[in-house]
Amino acid sequence: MSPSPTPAPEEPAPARLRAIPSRLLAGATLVADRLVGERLAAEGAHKWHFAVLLTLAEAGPASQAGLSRRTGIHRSDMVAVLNDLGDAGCVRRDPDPADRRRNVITLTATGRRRLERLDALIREAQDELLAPLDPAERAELTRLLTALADHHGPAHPGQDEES
Amino acid sequence: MSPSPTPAPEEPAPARLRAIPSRLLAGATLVADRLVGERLAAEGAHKWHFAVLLTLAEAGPASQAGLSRRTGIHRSDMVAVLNDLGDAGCVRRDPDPADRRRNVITLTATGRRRLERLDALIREAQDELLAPLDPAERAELTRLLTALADHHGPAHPGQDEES
DNA sequence: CGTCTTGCGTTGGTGGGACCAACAGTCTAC
DNA sequence: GTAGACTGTTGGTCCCACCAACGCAAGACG
Repeated sequence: MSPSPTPAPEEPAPARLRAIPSRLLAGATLVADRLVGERLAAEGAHKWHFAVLLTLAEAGPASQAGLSRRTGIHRSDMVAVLNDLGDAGCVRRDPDPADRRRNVITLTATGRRRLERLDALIREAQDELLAPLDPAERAELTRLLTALADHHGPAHPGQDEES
Repeated sequence: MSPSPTPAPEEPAPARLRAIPSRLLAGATLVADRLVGERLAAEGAHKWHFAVLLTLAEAGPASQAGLSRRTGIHRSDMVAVLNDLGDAGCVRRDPDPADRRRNVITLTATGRRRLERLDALIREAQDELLAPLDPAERAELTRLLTALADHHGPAHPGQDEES
């Protein structure tokens, strides 16, 4: 038997374990979140800040609850995010004259610039994440994941859903 | 304009947000972990229990550190898992006569039966997770995710790595 | 032999993320 | 006008991955 040149004992995960989709997903998500998180943290930002800024840019001004539904960020967590963005001047938070319960969140010019910066970082992170995949494979992966997302509705749990 | 039969205002996430791979991954992982977690919890089990049992079945007896490396479960978390499995009689934990630092973990007949049961649940969960995908798509998704896993080594962070 | 480094199992703790419960204020529909 | 639903906010829970440090044992090397 050819003596393996690698002196490494190498304790790999069993094949059957490595082939489980939910495990693969978890692993990939861990890497992805790290990649994204590190880059955004270097800029003093968070996943959520980016999501909110992008949503405002794409869908226009909205209430906090509206933003919460569109981004998937929980109502209660949204507060801190908007505090940060407000303090940084990326966003204005005005009481809605038409409905005094709500705040109207509006993207400022500063916010738009910040979004551009963060967007570059996000794209950079995606690129590193998907490095081993060619463009066609990246598109296919995105397609398959989108199919999963569409099938299992935006939120299965008891999250505030209509009747 | 055809009055949409759905009276819903429907506040969807912006397209650009929905197309970000790291976000899609996170969403899918959330669903997957829920699906798996619920099923295993109904049996009083955990993700980790399954991973350890399967690893023992595939790779034979091992030390706790060995199991930790193969499963990706942290050394410190492994303790509780093995306590559970030991208490349930799924596993024996004997001091290694050849190296008194280690424990040799061995799968029992009970453990093997439990593994079969949990394996069925896991497969069930994967099936529900991948419901919207046909067999070819499932294989492709697994392949792409495996490519990601292989590229970004088993563990990027400062986890116990050789020099 | 002694020292020094490395690995092992174990304990307790940290930080982040998703989520829930409850509340006061406000709107909407009956 | 009263009941029910929605909004923003606070404070807390639970789970997960991870770290720090310890006591002990083994291997390497003078």
